[in-house]
Amino acid sequence: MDYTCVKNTIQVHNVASLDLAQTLDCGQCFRWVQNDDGSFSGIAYGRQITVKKEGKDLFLYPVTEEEFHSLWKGYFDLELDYGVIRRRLSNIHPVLKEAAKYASGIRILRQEPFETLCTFIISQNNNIKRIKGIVSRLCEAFGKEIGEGNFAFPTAEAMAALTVEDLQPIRAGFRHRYLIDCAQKVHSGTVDLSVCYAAPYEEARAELMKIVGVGTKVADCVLLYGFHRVESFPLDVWMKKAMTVLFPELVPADFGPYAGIAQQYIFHYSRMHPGLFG
DNA sequence: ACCCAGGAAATTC
DNA sequence: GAATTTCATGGG
Repeated sequence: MDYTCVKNTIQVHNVASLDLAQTLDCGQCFRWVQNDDGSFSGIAYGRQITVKKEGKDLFLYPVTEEEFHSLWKGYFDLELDYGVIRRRLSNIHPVLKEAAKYASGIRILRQEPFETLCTFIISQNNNIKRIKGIVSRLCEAFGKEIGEGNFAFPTAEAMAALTVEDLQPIRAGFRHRYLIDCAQKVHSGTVDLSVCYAAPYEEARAELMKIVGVGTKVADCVLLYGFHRVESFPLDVWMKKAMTVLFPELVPADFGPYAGIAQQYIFHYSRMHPGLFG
């Protein structure tokens, strides 16, 4: 990876297959906002940064060189060759080839596991705009302040001490008790998130599904976006429609070891072409 | 008023 | 066991 570091800014050269708008606004994360100049500002792992694409180069600031290596290059998955994966996926099915081309700037982020768990618990029977609002209120109410008006995602420990009534201000409705159960089980170790990185897929999924409010779809999303299990293939309402209409002859297993990346291509392509489904 | 939103739990058949 | 209903909240 070729990059330069000047003061507090990292400039990564020739970043292929990364479109910030596609990646940060495709429904895998909920804490990034686009600025007037086209850059995006967001918070992850308790740090607030701005990222911008200029030509083929990616700028990140404020970021130290150490933080870039220990955190952000992994967060934006800069070491995985998406061009190779896209070509492999394109051979599976002509419609997947079309979707992969259309959504070619999407990358799978490495988000904080506990945050990913909470945000996808919140996502159930909900829409992306409202999810962002709930997550924002959750952080402001219970997260640690990191600089001016920016808040880290709350820790499991902090949330485990809360009651359903305490969560009322975030207005997540019936999901409040799910969030409390999640925080308590993660904090106590009843749910051991560390096993989810490498355990056999079904085992990792079962670990997450110990939490009330975490079913197959939420677990699959958390494994994909929080643990970088790129074989995961979450089936939400859009993907179920896409499988029926666009890939009637295929089953999820046909998408192979990078099914999760295929899933993002198909999800984005489908959402941007609702007419395909009547 | 009605319907839907990156679902899952609770209830009913 | 498989199908249906319910669960808060907000926007179209």
